[in-house]
Amino acid sequence: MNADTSPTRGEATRDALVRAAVEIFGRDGFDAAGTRALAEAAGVNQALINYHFGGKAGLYHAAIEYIVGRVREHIDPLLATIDAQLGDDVPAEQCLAMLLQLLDAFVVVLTSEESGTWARLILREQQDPSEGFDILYGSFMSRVLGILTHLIGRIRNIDPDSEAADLLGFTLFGQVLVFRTGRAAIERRTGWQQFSKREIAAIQAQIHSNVTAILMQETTE
Amino acid sequence: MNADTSPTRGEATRDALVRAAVEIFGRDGFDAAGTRALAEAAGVNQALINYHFGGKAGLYHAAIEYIVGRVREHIDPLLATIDAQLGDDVPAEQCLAMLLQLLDAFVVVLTSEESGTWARLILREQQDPSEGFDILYGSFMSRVLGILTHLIGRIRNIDPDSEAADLLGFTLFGQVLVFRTGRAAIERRTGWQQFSKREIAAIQAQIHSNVTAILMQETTE
DNA sequence: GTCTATAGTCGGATAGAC
DNA sequence: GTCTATCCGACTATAGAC
Repeated sequence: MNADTSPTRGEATRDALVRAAVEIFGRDGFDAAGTRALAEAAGVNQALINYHFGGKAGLYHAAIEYIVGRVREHIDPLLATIDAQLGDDVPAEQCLAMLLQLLDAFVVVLTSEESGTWARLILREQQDPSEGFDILYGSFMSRVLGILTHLIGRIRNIDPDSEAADLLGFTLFGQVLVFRTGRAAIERRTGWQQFSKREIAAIQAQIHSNVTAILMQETTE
Repeated sequence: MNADTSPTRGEATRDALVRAAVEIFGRDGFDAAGTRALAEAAGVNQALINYHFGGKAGLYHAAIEYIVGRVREHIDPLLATIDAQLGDDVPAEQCLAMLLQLLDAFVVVLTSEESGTWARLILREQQDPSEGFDILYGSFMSRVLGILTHLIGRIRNIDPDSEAADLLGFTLFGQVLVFRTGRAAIERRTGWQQFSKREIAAIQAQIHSNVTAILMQETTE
């Protein structure tokens, strides 16, 4: 209805609410987050949540889709590049390099301050899936897992749709994921105050070493 | 004050509340969990939360300590066995076997239905640590990480207190942890409805393969 | 130690002026 | 599209009978 390139007043309100919602819902969870806190964090009136999103649940839904957008912003270019290179017969070494590149990208994303905000929301959906999880899984999780197992299939010369490829994918990704899910314990153990370039590089080096060892070992059976 | 071996009526109430609290707090989080829901799930009167625990926060604290007890019940015997064997000069192969045994135990615990309940609570504390996290970390997390890095140090012949040992410990444990933290995505990808003996064995086999490959590779630098 | 009843606060949603 | 004011239900905690 509005063909202006400049955002209308209403759109600015919507945007402020969504950004605040990611923060507040991520920190407090859906039930514990209050509409008053959401509105205050966004700097808008409380009644506008209902006007723009039809209620608290509608705002939550919008927050999920915002997260999807941010995550895809980070990984879609990389996934597209990998997809493009997977058409031909690529040697295993190149597939491994792409896989490591993908995991490197996730190390950066998952250790970033920004991800701390929305990773909580995703983690909640993993433990107690709502309709929001359908969106998250369909939007990027399945795609990442698909690429991951595809690459693993090429490298290990196994069926990418097999259970073996899945389990390898989960365990490889788990090595990266733990730096977000277990962050508090990791900070205590290491004394790290934040994850700056040095720590990220050290993590990536460890992942490289592990993944190469796992995927390049001789097949025993 | 009460030297009876049989539980008094009050102790039964306390116990019912704590068990319900682990369930409800785990599912809903501290703020979203209501005292009415807690009392109803325990089958006791709402006012008894205040009488026995001084309030909702006191009950949460008791729930954390209950979880600590359950986790230690699972892992303490194993940790003690490993500790006992670590006194002498044990060969790397035996250390690897013990490490795999430890990870196997965590696969069982983290895929169990029971852990689904309290793992949520621990995950929340990891993302947003409260005083509860101090208890969790001090009670078993630091101990598990300590044993893990100790074993890794022996196997790879490196300092167990080094960053290298820590990073290895995190990534190895991450391979197990992902089956709890990413459970919803894993269920979708694999179609598994639950983790029964077959699935657990497959996961353990994959972990064995991965960990052996990681720790038994030749040192390159 | 357990109950009912209730005080006092805060939650989401809405009506209606502008 | 945004605001104030308000309804009504749910919350934690407590007082007091038993």
